[in-house]
Amino acid sequence: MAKINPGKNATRKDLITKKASALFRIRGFNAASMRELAETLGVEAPSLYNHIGSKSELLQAICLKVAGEFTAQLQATESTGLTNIKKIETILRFHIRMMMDQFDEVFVANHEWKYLKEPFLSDFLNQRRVYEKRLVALIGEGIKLKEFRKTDPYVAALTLLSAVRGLEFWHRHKKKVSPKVLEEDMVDHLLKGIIK
Amino acid sequence: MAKINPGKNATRKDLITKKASALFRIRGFNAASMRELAETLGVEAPSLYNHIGSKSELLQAICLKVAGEFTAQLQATESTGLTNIKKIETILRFHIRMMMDQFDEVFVANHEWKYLKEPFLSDFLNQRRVYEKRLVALIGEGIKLKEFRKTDPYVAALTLLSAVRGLEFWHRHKKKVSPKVLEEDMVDHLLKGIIK
DNA sequence: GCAAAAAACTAATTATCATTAGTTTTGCAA
DNA sequence: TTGCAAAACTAATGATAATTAGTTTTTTGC
Repeated sequence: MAKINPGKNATRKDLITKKASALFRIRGFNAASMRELAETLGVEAPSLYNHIGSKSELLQAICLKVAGEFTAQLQATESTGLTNIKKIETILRFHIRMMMDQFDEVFVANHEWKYLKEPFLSDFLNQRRVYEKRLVALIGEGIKLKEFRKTDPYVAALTLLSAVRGLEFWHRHKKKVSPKVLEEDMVDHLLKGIIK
Repeated sequence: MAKINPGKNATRKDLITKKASALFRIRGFNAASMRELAETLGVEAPSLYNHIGSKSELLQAICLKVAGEFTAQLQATESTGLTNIKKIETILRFHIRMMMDQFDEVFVANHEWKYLKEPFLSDFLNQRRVYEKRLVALIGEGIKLKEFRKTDPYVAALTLLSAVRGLEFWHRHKKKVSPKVLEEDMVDHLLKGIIK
């Protein structure tokens, strides 16, 4: 059988991880077999182990990469001098874009993280916890500065995060709504609900 | 070993299904073993088969019961003479209450439905599709009657559904926000963002 | 073209699980 | 108390899956 052909800049490991993202999303981590993953790459299952350490390692790579990107973007946004409204909008748009551009990876990070093994599970959950905390703080500050309506900042943060997460549904409705309309309408809907 | 003790009105099968809901939520359907389920009931795994047909059957019972309740409630709400705003509010509150009162079951229906076997998978997906369609129609009508701001009704429906679904997060934050505050703030947040 | 390294293959191992078969125990009704 | 049906138990089966070992093929750098 021919060797796995990596794209120009991607290693074989990168290619396997990419295919694993799609497979884990569709089948779920546990139900996805290494055999099926190998099949999408045109090789036999044991051949994968020349490139990766284990099935778990694939999940770790996917989840922690996604978590890292969200954390880094929040960090970057916080250190701008924007108003809190603009900061929230920036973050919202980033979430929406990530959902569009790295759908499989984000989906897997959202749904399959529970199958991570320690210490990666704790690492992931910790990053998520801190992320939420900082988002709540941002909203809390906006409320204090009277940029936002006065509501519970936890509920507001939860509502925002949930709504963008629900872009998963959008994947099924691709035909009906264009990415551009989606982004504008959703940002509009969510912000007008919170801005004073 | 002593027999499983069902509550006053519950059959043994009901009790098993209840425990399965919690286990499937925590472990995921595939990772949850019949052995572990049996353990939570204080019996050996094969004993369960005196009461149920299979592991799959448990998932079917959970998912289709939840789907049925949501469909029935939507039906009931549609046939009231309420304004579209009030209808949407009623539906939102029902989602929030279901999340609180039947958390495990709703969570499993939301996350593990993909492991349903045919024909139950098609049945479930069909119910969900129809539910979304009718919700979109309700919002569309509200827009036409100028009760709601003019946005894409698909995006609005998607945003609402996603936000209430995100009440899963709330389970982790129970200590910080009371159910009453949560319900009022979330309804307020979502409606004020959509009402003209 | 040739050697070395990369990456594929086949076959075997080990583990886990859902489920079935066959048997024993339990508890209620008479 | 006794008998029957419900519900438990133990032991076995069959399937699937991740991973390892050992070997062969393919690619690549010279």
